[in-house]
Amino acid sequence: MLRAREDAIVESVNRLLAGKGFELMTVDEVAADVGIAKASLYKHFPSKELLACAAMVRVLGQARDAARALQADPALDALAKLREIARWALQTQLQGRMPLLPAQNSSLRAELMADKAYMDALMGLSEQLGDWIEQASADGRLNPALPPEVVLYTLFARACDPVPGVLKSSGQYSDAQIIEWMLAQCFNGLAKGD
Amino acid sequence: MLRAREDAIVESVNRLLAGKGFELMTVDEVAADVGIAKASLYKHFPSKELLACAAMVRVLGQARDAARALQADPALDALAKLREIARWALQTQLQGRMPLLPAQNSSLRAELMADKAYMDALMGLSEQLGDWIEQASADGRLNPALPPEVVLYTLFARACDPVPGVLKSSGQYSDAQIIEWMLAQCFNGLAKGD
DNA sequence: GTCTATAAGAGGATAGAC
DNA sequence: GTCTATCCTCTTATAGAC
Repeated sequence: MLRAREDAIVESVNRLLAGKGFELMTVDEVAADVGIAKASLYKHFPSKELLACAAMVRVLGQARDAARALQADPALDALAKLREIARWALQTQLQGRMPLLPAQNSSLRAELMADKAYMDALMGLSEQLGDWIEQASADGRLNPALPPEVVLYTLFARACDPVPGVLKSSGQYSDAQIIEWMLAQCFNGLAKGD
Repeated sequence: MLRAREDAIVESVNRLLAGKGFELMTVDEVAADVGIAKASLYKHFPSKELLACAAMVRVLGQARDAARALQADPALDALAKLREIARWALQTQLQGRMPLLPAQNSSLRAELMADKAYMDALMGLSEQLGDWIEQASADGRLNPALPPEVVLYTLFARACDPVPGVLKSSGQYSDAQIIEWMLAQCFNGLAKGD
């Protein structure tokens, strides 16, 4: 009932955010997409920012679930787990299910930072990735020129990389092919490693 | 006179676009920043979209100039030239001089595509980079898993990578340090090449 | 070409009935 | 909680005097 409706709202927000980003998404659109009046929407979520926040919390939770599944897999070493989480992000983005937030909107950033659910989800995921980065580093599998922070942010940034979308829009390549290229670039670089 | 004023306008647009992106930049702000009335601004540029377009043409011209200077340098092979143009993009972004366009705004994209000056600048730069990519590939210096198109788009995407900005905002690192990390990740990858 | 003033409309948010 | 109707601000763009 209430939970189901709010899930439907966040699902719509998620898709619209993935398609056009925060500024270009309007609350009217969300209401129309869900099939309820705008005023009803505001009974569930008191502002556009908190609507976006709910979508972010949702996707971070999904990422966390994906990470937990990988963590339980003994066949993968730490570097492979990092690669698989990057694959998950790219896949989610290519399927139009990755909400895009502007890196720049300060009012939105402030509200996100103030939201406990968001910060908890972000921190939880960061810690899991941080553990894997530490482990992969100890295994000698990471580029020694890069500090852990750079590795972490680079992985997060795969969620909003514009390159997969540009390649997909050409219509020439399958999602699987695009993802392999992106992973090859991200982990092995543009240059030939000899 | 007219030329100087329009240069000042585009310079302002460029900085504001770099700071907040197309949607969050308002024409009122631009007018205030230049120090003229909004109506005067519209005498020079008939729409907000064409204002952004002028900023893009300007930065593409600067990139082209940077590329020409590199082309004339016999000390650099093709891969080194690609690396230097990526460095230029990262540097420009970190200095707040890289206008950010939303990948998603279709009305803006349509106007850009329809603008001859924009398309010429984009094509000219792409051709120069394409030549270097071909050459670097012939030299056996590029990752053989990646088609030229992926290499080209990856280089263009350095201009809007969010990672440098996040690293800079921490206040812990110099621009030069950040750029070296970004180039190491982009060209050599996150993983250790053995 | 520059200004002041204003039109025209989009979009976030709310009032109040049911 | 859902609706219809409305408010109000912000923003793009233009009218018209100088």
